[in-house]
Amino acid sequence: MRLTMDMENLVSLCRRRGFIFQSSEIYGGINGFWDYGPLGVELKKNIKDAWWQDMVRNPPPGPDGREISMVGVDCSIIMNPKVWEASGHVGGFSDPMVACKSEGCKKLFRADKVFAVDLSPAKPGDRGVMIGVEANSEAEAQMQAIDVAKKLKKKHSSDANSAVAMSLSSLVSSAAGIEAVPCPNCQQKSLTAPRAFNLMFESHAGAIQTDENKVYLRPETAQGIFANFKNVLDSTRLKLPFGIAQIGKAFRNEINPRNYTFRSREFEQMEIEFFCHPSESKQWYEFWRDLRKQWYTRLGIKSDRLRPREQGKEELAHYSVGTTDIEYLFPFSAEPQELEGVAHRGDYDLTQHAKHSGKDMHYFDEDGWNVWIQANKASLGGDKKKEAEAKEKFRCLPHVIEPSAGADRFTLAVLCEAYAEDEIGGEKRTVMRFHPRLAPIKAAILPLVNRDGMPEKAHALYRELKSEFNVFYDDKGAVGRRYRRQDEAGTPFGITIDGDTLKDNTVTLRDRDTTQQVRVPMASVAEEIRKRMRG
RNA sequence: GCGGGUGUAGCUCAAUGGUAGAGCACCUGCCUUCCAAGCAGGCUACGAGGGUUCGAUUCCCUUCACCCGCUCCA
Repeated sequence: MRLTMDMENLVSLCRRRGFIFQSSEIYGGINGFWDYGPLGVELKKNIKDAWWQDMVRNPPPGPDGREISMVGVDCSIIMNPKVWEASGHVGGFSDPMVACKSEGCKKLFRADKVFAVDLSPAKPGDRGVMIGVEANSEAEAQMQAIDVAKKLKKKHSSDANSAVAMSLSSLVSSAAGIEAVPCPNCQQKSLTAPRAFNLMFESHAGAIQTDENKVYLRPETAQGIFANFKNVLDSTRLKLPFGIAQIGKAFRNEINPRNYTFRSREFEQMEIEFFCHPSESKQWYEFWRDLRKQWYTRLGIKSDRLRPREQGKEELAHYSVGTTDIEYLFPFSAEPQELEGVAHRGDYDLTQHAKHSGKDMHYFDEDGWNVWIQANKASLGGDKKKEAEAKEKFRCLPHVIEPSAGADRFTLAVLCEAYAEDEIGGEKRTVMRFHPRLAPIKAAILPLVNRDGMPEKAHALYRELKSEFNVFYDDKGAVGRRYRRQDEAGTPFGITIDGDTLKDNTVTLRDRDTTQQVRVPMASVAEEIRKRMRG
């Protein structure tokens, strides 16, 4: 209950102060889409900039102490539809679903996980029974069917081995049809035919809609990176290992929007595909997993609400060797929710694109080859065949480590983490305790009163600072009120020009979290803000 | 996608089958020398569409959005 209240207060503040609005609100809104207002766009931009700076332009040294090679791309949202065949988004894992039509059930199942198990009578006089179950395999379905039958207290075969499990797809194509399959939940024979889920948003490239020009809005930014793997390699002189990063919008049609901006149909990803030699993939996986967790902590997620969680084997996508979800315990949920997944994807993606495009995606280790051939040239004796064989050893299909972060999800986590209520001199206060680096406004410039030359001094300082920082000038009303307004916007510093400023050119610098003030010379305000933003 | 709940001003909440009201916030002025002070004035609302009715914010239907649960999902 308490948690929900916190969330409501936060949502209210985000709207009131211009962090987040519902999309198309004047028309009643639209489910699953959100707009960032003036403060929100600054916050999110600071987050994306911090990510780009810390991951692409200035990543820390790698596990071996050497510099990491990182570059970026910015790919189109609409790509050749074959990309999505290769990735598996078309046809592959857009699993058909079946729903139960009976009143009071209405459950939804993945069609490939529904089985009908025929339990034949154990002895004459018993009735055979058909049981619907949800299971991962036919064997598992048989075992489950026995249990279900027992619970239903129906006469059934006691011999599990006599049970025959049939997949839903085999029944649908048979004469019996879907009508023969009992619902795994209520056992009524009232399932709908399997329906494909609309995983991706569809559109058409060109003025006329035909099946030939159907295109999709990308459901992830990753595939643009894989599709450009050869281009990047050929245009940059990069050598393995290296990473390609991208920030961009992605769209998913099948999800059910929920929990404010957390689950939206349009969202922004910050993704890295890090390519490395298969033999080094494990250490790079661990490196990125740890680095990414530290990044969140460094940007102010200091509470124990941040939790990395290694995915269990049964959760893993079929191609993934290992995946760690970095999760945050949002106020709206009892369970931590995923901010980022760091996945070891093996060579799955490059293999898929090599297969579907017909292009070779192998990497050739020229450095290693040059060293080897120098040392072994003599022993080869000019044998071209042997040389070609040796060369093969320096070719590999790189493995991929994918740290994939949600920009909107992290923005929401930052908002949740920052939200605080406290008391200043007996007065209640709402304050957003953003890390100074992420705060939408870095400092407020405030003349204490509007006379005696204070506005002029304040405005001059404002002009100076705004060339470097997003600062806000406010001369309206009592200074205490202005401080509180900035507290709600999460502005870390308040700079006030008072009577003393006129005499000695010093100003007061107020800390948002403690409300403590120190006097600093006007000339060193910029450096002071710079220093505190790093801290 | 299914079931339940909610919808009045920027926010919190009233009232009403017959001109919708308050507090806070916001804006303008005056006054103000450090944490939402005071005075005067001002702006702003019945989610949308349809029906019943002389008249609907109120009753009915549809729809949209949000919240909770299931399902799905990054």
